Amino acid sequence: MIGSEIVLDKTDLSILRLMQENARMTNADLARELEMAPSAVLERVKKLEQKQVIVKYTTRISPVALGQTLLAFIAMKSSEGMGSNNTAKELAKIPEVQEVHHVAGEDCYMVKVRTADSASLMELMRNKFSKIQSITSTRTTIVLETVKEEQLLVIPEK
Amino acid sequence: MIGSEIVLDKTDLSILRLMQENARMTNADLARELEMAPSAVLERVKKLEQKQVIVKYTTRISPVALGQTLLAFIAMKSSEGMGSNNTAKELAKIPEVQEVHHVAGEDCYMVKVRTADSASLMELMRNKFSKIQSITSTRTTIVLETVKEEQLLVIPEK
DNA sequence: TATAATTTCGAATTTTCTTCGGAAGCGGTA
DNA sequence: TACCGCTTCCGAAGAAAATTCGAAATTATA
Repeated sequence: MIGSEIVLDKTDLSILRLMQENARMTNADLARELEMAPSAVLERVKKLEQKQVIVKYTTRISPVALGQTLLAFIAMKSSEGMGSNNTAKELAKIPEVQEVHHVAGEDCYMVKVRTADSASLMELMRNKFSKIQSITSTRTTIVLETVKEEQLLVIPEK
Repeated sequence: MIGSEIVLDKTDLSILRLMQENARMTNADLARELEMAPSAVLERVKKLEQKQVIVKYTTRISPVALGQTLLAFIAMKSSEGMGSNNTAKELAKIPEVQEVHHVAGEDCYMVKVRTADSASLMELMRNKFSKIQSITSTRTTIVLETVKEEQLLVIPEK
């Protein structure tokens, strides 16, 4: 067995759709919604977790409430060869770095960073980014206003 | 009262830290962790929801498992005046658009899009983006590999 | 310090979780 | 069709958790 495909049927997709919208929905409510026995639904959810279709249950917290008002995208160039992604791995270790993408085109990496304010971003760049030798240049774009920010997938009917 | 500040104490922050890591943690476990009565913890959680500190409980689903393998950032310019953000609102309505940020600098918006493949991105641009008249130009950057992608906030101890 | 407001607790009830044996459904095969 | 193996589903039952609420404790405020 090589590919071990993940097959998701209509019921699985419904579970994912509901859980994506509310991770704290009770298994009992899920069962009612799907018109199935709670035990059957539970088994499916466990399987989805096992198969890593469900990656994590998380709580979205208002950044403003925690005083994290600065969001920035940083386009980075790196001197490392194409085979390695050590630069990315180093960046990924930094908690304020929310996203690291290897992108096509001129810039090597697209990095998304969230901090309290511009001062803390500055600090982050001085103390952390500068330690990563392979970074040769950065171009920072500050976000003035976020209109939408979600990670919801479009889940097909079946 | 104008500002109606949101005050979060040490206990609130602990709750948020735990819930951010696992939204399906039971209230009982939460209470054990914090060494408090379940009823007291429950009341705090409800208050955090009310105050919109907790925005949503969500399930992170593997995009690959659902065949959503294409991720792209699109930098857009818009002809609308600075006061309005109708373009952004229109973009936000599109489910495949995960993020819309108004950014400083040359480009007006930074948009993050997730679709099945490049063909569906093309389709999206032809059918949806082109309908938004105010968009004057787009520059699309395709993600080759995502090393990190989370929305976890750095929550202070106290 | 007195008083008001908020937070916490504990107990009791309802609801949910979890487990497991067995039934039902679904291909594949002779 | 009859049989088999596999998966999924169900229902029941005990354990655990959620929820509610009155009272105590704590904290803030006058």
